[in-house]
Amino acid sequence: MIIKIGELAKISGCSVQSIRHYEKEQLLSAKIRSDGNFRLYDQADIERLLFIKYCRSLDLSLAEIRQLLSLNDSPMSQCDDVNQMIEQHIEQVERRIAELTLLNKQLKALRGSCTSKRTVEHCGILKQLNKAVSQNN
Amino acid sequence: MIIKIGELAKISGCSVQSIRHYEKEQLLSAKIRSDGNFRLYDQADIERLLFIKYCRSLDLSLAEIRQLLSLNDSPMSQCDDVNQMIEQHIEQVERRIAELTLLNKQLKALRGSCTSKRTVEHCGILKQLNKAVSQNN
DNA sequence: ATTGACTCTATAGTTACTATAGACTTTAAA
DNA sequence: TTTAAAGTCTATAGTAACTATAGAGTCAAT
Repeated sequence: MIIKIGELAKISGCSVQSIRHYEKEQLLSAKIRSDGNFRLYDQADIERLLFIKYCRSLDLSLAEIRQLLSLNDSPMSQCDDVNQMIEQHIEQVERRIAELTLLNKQLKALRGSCTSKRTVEHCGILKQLNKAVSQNN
Repeated sequence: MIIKIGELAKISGCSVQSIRHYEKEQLLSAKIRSDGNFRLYDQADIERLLFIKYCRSLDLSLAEIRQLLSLNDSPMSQCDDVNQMIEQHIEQVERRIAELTLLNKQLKALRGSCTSKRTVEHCGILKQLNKAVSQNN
């Protein structure tokens, strides 16, 4: 079964532009083109794109996915590389979670500090922000 | 006390380019320039920049900060606007935390699935990824 | 007067796309 | 068979919040 880019977009749930973008980034290429220069894809391409999409849903960068795909393409390479990448990615995600959790606390502390219907002159949030600034200074 | 941009960068911990960027984005402007066209800042500018920096550390966007600053500058406006913005921001942060937490779980499940020293041919991580893809399909 | 440090503007690069313009191709109906 | 709509092509610009660079001008000290 051979399909064009619009069909592939529908099947995969990716946008047409994304697919062209992945091609530019060397993650996925239409090996053949139609007479009119339209990209043509087969089943293997569909699977490759779904793989890419799944990895993106894990927040892996295109560079990381490119690496995974090339490991996948050359079966003699070592697992260690894959492991190490995933490990680093986990650390990065955990750092980000910690940051956001702290952030959330601070924002919630702010939220309580301003009662409605007052003018900003006495706005608790702005007061708190300004206070935080002068303390950090 | 009047200082130039390099000094302001040192005091605030922002880069020189960031400060110029904030000016382009209308968050902070050097009201005066030297004869040689150098930006000159005073104490109020330092405080304004520290305010910006603190808000950035809360992950507020430059657009949101611009809004806060303009509320701060016009004391007759309503607190409600500030409250609403912070509220939305909290929601956004919480959504992101939830996403990342799920992500983290999935990554950790992956991590265990590949033992070292094997070739990628039998790499558990890649196997799992490919499996996930075919299931979602 | 000259050197080195600093500053200026303007531009390109980062990431993973989205959106647009203008031209060409394909498919379906009239 | 013509024509119109829908799809596709490339290339370019925009998004966010910067960072990095080039090339030119300014300032302070020697």
